[in-house]
Amino acid sequence: MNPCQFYKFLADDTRLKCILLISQTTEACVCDLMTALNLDQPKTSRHLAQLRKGAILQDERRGKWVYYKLHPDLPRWAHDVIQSTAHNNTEYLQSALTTLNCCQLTDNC
Amino acid sequence: MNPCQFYKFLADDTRLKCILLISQTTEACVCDLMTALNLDQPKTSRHLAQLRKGAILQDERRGKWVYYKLHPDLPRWAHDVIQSTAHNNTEYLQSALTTLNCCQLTDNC
DNA sequence: CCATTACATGCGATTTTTCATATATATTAA
DNA sequence: TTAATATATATGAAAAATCGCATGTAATGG
Repeated sequence: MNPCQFYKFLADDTRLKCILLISQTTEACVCDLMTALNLDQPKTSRHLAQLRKGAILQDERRGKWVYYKLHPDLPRWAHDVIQSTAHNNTEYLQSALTTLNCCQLTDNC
Repeated sequence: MNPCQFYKFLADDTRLKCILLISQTTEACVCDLMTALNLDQPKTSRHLAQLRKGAILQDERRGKWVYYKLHPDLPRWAHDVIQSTAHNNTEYLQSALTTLNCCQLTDNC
């Protein structure tokens, strides 16, 4: 994984927030991410597809839903960068994370 | 410093290599970076200007030369990300770093 | 003052990225 | 099979980033 390539994936608000949200909740389905980030469906899906094709995220369909999690083959340094970014930028993530947690508890997407 | 903004600065080969090279050598002047990365002067200068305006780097003129170093106000997490990226991607940086070290020793830019 | 070296910037052209809209696919339930 | 829900993608337009080239500025040395 070329570090420049990696940072290109992080260099967009939608993608970065998806990555950080997923890193803080293990996994998330598309509809929960849409809700948490207040985005339309195609935009959410398109950015997730980029991250899937770049092997940043891995998808798994379960019934009607598709769940995304961090890709298991992500290099350790990249994983650490993501965790460190999430932990040191709580105000950037706060409201979306709160909404996502709420979504995931009530299971009504 | 918004993390998305920060990663936009890292999401370009020229800028990322400049940042990583500087992080591994404390400081570097424009002509040494040009040589190390085999780039033309305006391209090098323009990317360094972006990093200066974004407060990733700080410049200091000494005589005819302008030296760039990591900005002292860079948040700790951002600094750590840079260091970790440099240490875990040696093959990405190797040849440029070797050339830069050579430049800085012989002082002939 | 003039020439040279080191660096910065303006600007139009090109490339890359992102977006909105429409449409297609997959799964489930009736 | 039909309808509804969840997700993906195609496509052309719009926006943003990058580049090459020309030119401008700052410091030094003669």
